[in-house]
Amino acid sequence: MVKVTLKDGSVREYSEGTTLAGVAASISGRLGREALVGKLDGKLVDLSTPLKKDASVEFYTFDDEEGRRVFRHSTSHVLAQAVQKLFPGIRLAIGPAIADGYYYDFDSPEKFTPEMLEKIESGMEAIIKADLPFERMDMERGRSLEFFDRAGENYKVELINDLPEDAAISCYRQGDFTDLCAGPHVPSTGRLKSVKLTSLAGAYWRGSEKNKMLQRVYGTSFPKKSMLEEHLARIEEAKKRDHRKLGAELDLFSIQDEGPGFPFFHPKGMALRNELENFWREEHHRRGYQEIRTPVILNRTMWERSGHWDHYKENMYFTKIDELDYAVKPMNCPGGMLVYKSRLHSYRDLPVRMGELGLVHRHELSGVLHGLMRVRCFTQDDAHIFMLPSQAKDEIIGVIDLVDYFYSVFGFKYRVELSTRPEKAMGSDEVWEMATSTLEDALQSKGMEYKVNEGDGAFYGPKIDFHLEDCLGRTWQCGTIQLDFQMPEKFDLTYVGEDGQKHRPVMIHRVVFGSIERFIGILTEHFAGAFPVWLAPVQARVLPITGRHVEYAQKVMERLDGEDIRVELDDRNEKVNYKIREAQGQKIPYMLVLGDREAENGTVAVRHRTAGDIGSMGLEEFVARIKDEIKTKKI
RNA sequence: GCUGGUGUGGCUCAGUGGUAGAGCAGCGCAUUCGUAAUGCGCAGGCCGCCGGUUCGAAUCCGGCCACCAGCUCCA
Repeated sequence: MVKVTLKDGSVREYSEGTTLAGVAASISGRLGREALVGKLDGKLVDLSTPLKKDASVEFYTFDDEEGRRVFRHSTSHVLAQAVQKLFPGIRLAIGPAIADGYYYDFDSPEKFTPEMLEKIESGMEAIIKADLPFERMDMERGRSLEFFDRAGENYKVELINDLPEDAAISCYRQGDFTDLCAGPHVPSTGRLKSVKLTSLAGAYWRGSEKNKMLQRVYGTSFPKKSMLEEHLARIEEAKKRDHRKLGAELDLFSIQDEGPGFPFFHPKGMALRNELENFWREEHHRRGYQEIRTPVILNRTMWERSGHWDHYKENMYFTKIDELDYAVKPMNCPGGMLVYKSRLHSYRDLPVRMGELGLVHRHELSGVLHGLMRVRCFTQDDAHIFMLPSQAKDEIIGVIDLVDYFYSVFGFKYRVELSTRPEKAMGSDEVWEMATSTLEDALQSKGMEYKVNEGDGAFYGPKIDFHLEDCLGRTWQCGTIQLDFQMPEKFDLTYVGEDGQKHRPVMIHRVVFGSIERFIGILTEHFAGAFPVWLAPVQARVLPITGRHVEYAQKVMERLDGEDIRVELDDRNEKVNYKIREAQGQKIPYMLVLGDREAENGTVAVRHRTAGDIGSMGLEEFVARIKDEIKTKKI
């Protein structure tokens, strides 16, 4: 007999050789049916694994992240099996589970089409119906190489060759299909129930554009059909929040064929944008920042000096003025350097915090453009902090606090990443080491959780990035803090120290919104276009019931306008229902319905876009209410 | 940039070789109405662009452009 310790701490005895599936079934009938995979002494394993000694055991179902991943990964094997059956000779690359599903990459001379996906899906359903068990086979390295080589699976051979010498190699077989795989898997294909192939895309082998492009099939799967349907409905719902769609519907901005990646801001988009910038200026002023503005075009010499000419050329736009080379700025920092350099600085002045809402242009590949999220010109809410090396940590913490405060005002959750030295970088390893550990130190003293992205830093320094989510859960980098020892060197920046000698300051580059454009995209999707009152392009719309109420409506509008409330009057010859419907569609926070009663008493009947009719109140009472919401930036 | 898909009035979409359609929006007229669509009428389209095939092209072929999804890359 062996002793098994379960998740709740209880201990049960089983005869040696009992499988985990048996253990699950003995705990409860439901767990026996729903368990997908087990954890034996901390390691995820198949349910078919037998008990050999005393152990701790846990089980995972589709309700757990681990269970879902195994479930989707197993589905990807079924996808590969269906594809190989339909198109013999296609070679397999990799097929992992991803956030909401899985994919499999194939190398095939034949191009997949959407019609083929349907056939593949039917093939998968047949395999699921056959309820084939997933069988694990541990293989000796040489044998596995021989096996996949004989099958012509050159990608699998490459994968095996790249595994460390002592790595255990395993394959999984279901029916007549065998794939290289570490596992674990669900017990049999019948568990997979409801599958759907969602899209088709190209993907480079091992993610490098130097390699061959393979065909990637994306899909998802669920243990119940109703769950799949819910999932698809959720995606449809999320698409309604897409900032590109809402941007057009709410008339915030447009991107036209005449300028791919160069957005046009319309009056309503500008109202929102100006609020963000006002907020930004107020907060930065409060925190000791000064504001500057630097030119969009500067000459070649300067870009050579900054390192951009060498390290950033592919992303820059160029022009000639009087036969000389100039570049359009892709970053604001060099301009900031020149401003710092324009006069002497004493150590007493440091830190100097210099902000700039700077318009930068970057050449992005056509395929990556995405509404306001990824554009070719955008405004960074930039700032450069010049300081003594000893001030670095506190300044970084100050920026972390600033970012956290800003995002909390909008109700955003964010993720933090730390990016380290890239391949193409300026400066010595020691300096990079020091900069990176300073950033890490600051993060740790704030007790922040973060992920490390090796090699993702800027060419002049490591960075802390803040990521926000869009409507489909894709994340976008917004805020960033970069510590830079290179630029001050390149530009020979100095300050006069206590000793009367010149010393080298260090600097921070940082943005909070990141790009105002991207931030507006994220905001739009986050609020589904129903912006908080302080940001709403139109804060109230006045709706006279009939023509005879227009005069009073005008008076109400003027009163609100006098308080700098963004207000519109809908004096069209339409029924109130129609006007309300339209104002709701525009997601205007407050609608003021005005008829005989209101005109007579000097009141307004207030309708809120989510709460609905909230009754009549005096005009002044309404003014006080909306002004308070604006002032407190109520979400 | 790469792979696949899409491109028809302001918007959403029909239209598979033979005279370009609908709904919504817009405009006009009537209606003067109390919390999510009043009725009638009128306008509006080099069918993304260029070229080819054909007696004839929105429709078939080629090239280009833009957009969508993904890859690579980044705020």
